[in-house]
Amino acid sequence: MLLHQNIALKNTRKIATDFSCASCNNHNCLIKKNLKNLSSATFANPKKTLKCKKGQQFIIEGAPVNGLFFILKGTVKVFRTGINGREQIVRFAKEGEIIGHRGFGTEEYYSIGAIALQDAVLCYFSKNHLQKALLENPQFSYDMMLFYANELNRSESKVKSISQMTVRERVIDTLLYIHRKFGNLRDYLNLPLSRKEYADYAGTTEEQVIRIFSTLKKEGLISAKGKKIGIVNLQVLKNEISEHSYYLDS
DNA sequence: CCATTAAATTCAA
DNA sequence: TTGAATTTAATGG
Repeated sequence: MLLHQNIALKNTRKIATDFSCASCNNHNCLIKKNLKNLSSATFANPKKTLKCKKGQQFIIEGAPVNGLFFILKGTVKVFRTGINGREQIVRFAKEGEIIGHRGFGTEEYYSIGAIALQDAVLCYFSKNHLQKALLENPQFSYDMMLFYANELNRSESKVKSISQMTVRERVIDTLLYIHRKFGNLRDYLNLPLSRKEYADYAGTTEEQVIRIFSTLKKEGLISAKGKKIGIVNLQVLKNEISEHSYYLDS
């Protein structure tokens, strides 16, 4: 297993030297999806790709915005730091998603930070360049708009969930969110997160998450082995928060 | 919230 | 591959 990962990593490092959009096979990416419509002149090669090691922060809160990131590979957490230094995780993002999009347009500085949860490869497009592409291509603009609409929707429902749900419900909600977004990898959620990260997303403390996890474990609803969390009884968990009727896909 | 212990990961030899 | 070092989880005050 570990060996397997190492080999896979080495291979990608060696092979994936060509990060051009043309050879990218990430069809979740809006750029890739619309590449055939984008004039090659515009999208010749203005993007930069950068590799980002696990735990590395590539967007710093308050830094000036010059462009947007697309995730080519890996997962990323996006957060905002509160007054007391508390981290509020806004969302988890995976391949094909856009990071830093709120800074697009009029904003001058990032209001969020982003760090890689695993080794990641990011594509960076300058603001000017994207603007040009958006103006030229309605389909691309439309897809971007859908993305913005979804994000807004999700963030609005998150406000509700944080203000109205109990801690236990928020933790369950977080688990379900991770589950539907990242799925399972052999009985465990396909995204290793620390309890603190669950807490930061659910708006609680690490201890609360740990305690709720262990009671859920006792109730036979989840299983936990270190960072690996497994959902045993999805239906019961869904039922517990179903009365809140926030069950959005994203 | 902090301190302690148990458990799990990482790292290097 | 192993074990020592470090990080993370879990529990109780």
